[in-house]
Amino acid sequence: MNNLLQAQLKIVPEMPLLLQKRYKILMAILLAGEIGRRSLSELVHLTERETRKETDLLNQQGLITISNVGMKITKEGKDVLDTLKDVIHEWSGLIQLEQQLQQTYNLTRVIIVPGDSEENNLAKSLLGQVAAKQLNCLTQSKQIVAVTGGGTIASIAEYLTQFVKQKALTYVAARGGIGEDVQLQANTIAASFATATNGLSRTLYLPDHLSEEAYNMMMKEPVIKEMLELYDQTSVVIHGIGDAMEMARRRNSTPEEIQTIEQAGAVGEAFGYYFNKDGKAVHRIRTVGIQLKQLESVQHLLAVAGGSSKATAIGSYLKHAPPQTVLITDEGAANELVKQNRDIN
Amino acid sequence: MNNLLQAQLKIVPEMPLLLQKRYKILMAILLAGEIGRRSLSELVHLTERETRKETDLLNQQGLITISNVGMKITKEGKDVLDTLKDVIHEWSGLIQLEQQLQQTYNLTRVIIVPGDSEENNLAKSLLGQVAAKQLNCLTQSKQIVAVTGGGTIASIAEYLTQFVKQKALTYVAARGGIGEDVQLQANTIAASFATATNGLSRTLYLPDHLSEEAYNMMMKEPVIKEMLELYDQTSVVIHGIGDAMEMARRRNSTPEEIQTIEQAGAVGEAFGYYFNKDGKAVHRIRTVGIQLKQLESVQHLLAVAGGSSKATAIGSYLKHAPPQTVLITDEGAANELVKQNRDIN
DNA sequence: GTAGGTGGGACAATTATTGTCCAACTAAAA
DNA sequence: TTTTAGTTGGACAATAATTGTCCCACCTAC
Repeated sequence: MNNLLQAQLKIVPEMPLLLQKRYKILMAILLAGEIGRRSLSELVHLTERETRKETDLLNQQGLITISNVGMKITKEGKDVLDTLKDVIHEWSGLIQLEQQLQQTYNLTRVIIVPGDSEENNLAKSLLGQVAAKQLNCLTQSKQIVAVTGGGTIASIAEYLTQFVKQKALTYVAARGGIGEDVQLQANTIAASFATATNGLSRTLYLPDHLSEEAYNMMMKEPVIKEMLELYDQTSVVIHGIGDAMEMARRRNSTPEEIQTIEQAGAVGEAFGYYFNKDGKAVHRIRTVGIQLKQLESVQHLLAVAGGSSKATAIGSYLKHAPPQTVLITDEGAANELVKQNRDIN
Repeated sequence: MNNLLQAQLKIVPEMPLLLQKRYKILMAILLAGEIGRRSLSELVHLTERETRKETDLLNQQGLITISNVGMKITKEGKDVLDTLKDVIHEWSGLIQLEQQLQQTYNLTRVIIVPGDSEENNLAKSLLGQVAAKQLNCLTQSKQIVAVTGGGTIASIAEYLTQFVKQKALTYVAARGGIGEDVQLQANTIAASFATATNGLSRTLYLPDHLSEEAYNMMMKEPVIKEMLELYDQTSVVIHGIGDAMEMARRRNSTPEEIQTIEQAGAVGEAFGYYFNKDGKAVHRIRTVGIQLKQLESVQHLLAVAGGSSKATAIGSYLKHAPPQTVLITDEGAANELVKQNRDIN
């Protein structure tokens, strides 16, 4: 049957273009719920005219309805989207990209969503959806899931209710508070995941930038020790990957620390560790959290990060990422990753 | 998987058009072997410019090669054609048409090839190919196959070698000579079928338009009787369906006979029988041949006829055709048939 | 040779597409 | 109630693509 698709591709080579364009539009309408022509065209990066042409067609095909308050997807449109998902994936060459990355970095699996989450809200939503689905696949009931902070991870929450079956999971923050926006902190996210799935959460608030002395003291506290033991029982870790400099800034690091990080050649960040371009951890935030060594014995690692500008950071972390890692990223980052690898060789 | 095709159709509704156009061109190139742009465009009923656009694309896709002596299909092109065959069939709505006709006339099966064999040599070729394939499916070794005359049936011969496995079949003429062009006589065709498949043939030459007396006399002849017994042992009958008036003219019937036929309201002809629009046999040629009653006990009947102008004739025969009939026709005739049926109701 | 075919180049005429308005309307906010 | 911010669908000139139709150089079989 795969043959059939290839034959179609051969004889109607313009089809993937059309298909992807309309798929994107339809998906945007689905995600937006109800949206007008102009907002839509901005969302999918098409001119108003072209959007109009395509939506007229989709309307005529009964995949969307157009009223004077905007456009909505129909039941049939949803069905079509769902059926087409895999074909889109295959035709856009994403599957090949996935395999390539999976081999390059020796990962368990790579999932790439179409688009670039930097320019396109669509890709961002997809990233969240896919991550939620994947989390559902990887967990069994009553397991412990560790989550880190960051916008990408935070955005997963809204899809959890839909995609994660009730399993009485416990979400623990993979790190204590790290002086960012509350909404993006691991603690907040763990709590929101728990709310979304009717699960439990364990959070861990600790001030950032403790003196070494104070840090060592805290480590001996029973509450903290108990938390650290939870990390050993963690089945799944779901984490983002950040750009080193951006993270440092976002964390209000001192100028000295920023300089240290910069001089160490750090480009990527994950779990509070900073990695240089060879994937070596060159610095870490002094706060309570899961340790790199602990990661190695965790059953599943879900790395979620997208956007072409994050490619360097993602690449740096993946260099030495545990092989049980599943990477969920977007087309933009994936393309950039292979480009960078090609330039090196 | 059928779902997937339907979803594609919904979201890229212009695809069947493109697909069918290119399929037709590719098929034409395959059948023609080596052909130039202008001859091709005439063959597929497209303007020279459009043909050119499409062949350029097919060339670019590696499905055909273009040289200064003409265009040829490539191995890949053949593969694509083969893979696409079923989709074309499905998307052009032919399958639905087939089912409709099969139910209307209570037949075993209906196979419709795309196009109209009246305007298009392609459809004619396909008709022959499909008939040959079907003959192969329906026969077992050493069986007896009765064949009638006519251009459509004659054209099957050239595909027999390719599609019919050697089975030591015996081909018998379903009727004695009926005063047409030798090339279109049942005898000649039976012989050519035998040659093409390394089989045997039994022919039966008798003058047309015998007096009743002479006819009855002949019927008692041992040679003739033996032949008639062969009809009882026949496993498959492959026959055409003709327009009544046209057949009468082609057979050089006397003006009186033509008038008789016309007054009887005959519209269709098969096996030397003339049928009126209700499917009743209203006249028959007085020549030796298989009897209508004998048809009923034959295992398989293969009716092959196409062209929109033949629809009335085909319909008239099918009205009372034995239920074990398999009809092979073309889009033109099939569409016309359902149109006529609709008009009646 | 030459007659009848081939593909590819060229180009004006026509047709479709595109970008960009605006008017009429609606629903919710003020 | 009026305002505001959104919606669609109509309109239309500018632009781009498509189309029909030649011609030319070339090849091949007779």
